[in-house]
Amino acid sequence: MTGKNLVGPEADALDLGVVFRALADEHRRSVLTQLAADRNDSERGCNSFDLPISKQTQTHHFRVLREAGLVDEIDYGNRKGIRLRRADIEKRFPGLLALLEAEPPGDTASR
Amino acid sequence: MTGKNLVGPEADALDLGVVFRALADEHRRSVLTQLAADRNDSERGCNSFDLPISKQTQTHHFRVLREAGLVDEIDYGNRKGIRLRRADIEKRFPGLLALLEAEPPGDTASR
DNA sequence: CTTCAGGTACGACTTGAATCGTACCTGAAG
DNA sequence: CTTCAGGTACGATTCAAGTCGTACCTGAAG
Repeated sequence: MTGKNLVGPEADALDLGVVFRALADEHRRSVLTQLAADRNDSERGCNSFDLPISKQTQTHHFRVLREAGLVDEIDYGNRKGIRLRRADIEKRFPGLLALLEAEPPGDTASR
Repeated sequence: MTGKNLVGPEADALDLGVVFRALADEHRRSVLTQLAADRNDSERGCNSFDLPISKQTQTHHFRVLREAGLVDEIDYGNRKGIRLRRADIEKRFPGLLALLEAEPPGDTASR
């Protein structure tokens, strides 16, 4: 039942350019904002974000977030979990998550 | 001698998505990092950044930064000045500039 | 076993963004 | 006036990124 943790960059290897590019997309920013809103940083199902895009595209976005080092992905085979890497982000880019949390939730105007 | 101040968005109208997209580019991030490093926020010539790109492309990047609300552009006709909108940025996105200032200056690896 | 929902792989399409070439404008200095 | 450097306008090119269609895999539930 323990899923495999898909690999991402180390905490120190987080790159500001990569992170900004990851957060430039409205859908990815929405996911990260929702994750940041949960102060418990509990694992969350990847299908629980009801993004208005296809499954394949969602897979793509989650991969980008993971490769940017912003989230961990846990693979259970036929489903997947995601978890915010709050500590690593806060250590490398203090205050970044606060910017996201301060955003109005359902802001669909950003594009 | 007083140049015309080219228009950008109001302080409250700054959009996080637009800002992240603007800062996703290495050259624009370099410009903003250099501006943020000067605590006096003095006006600076647009040609003082020696970016490794053509004049036309620089014009493009400065426009993106202005339209994102990150800088003011002052048009003198045959030359141009640029100034960081530190107060507006800090008010709308507190801590954002600190993230840029914390970056290693000559980091050309981000792309 | 079969079915089914969640997810991935691969490829194709489309749009946006970065870049530059050519031509032109602007103000200052000869 | 002419020259010249800094900057813009417009168009073309190139490349990255977001998107989806088709096909396939995986584990859980009948």
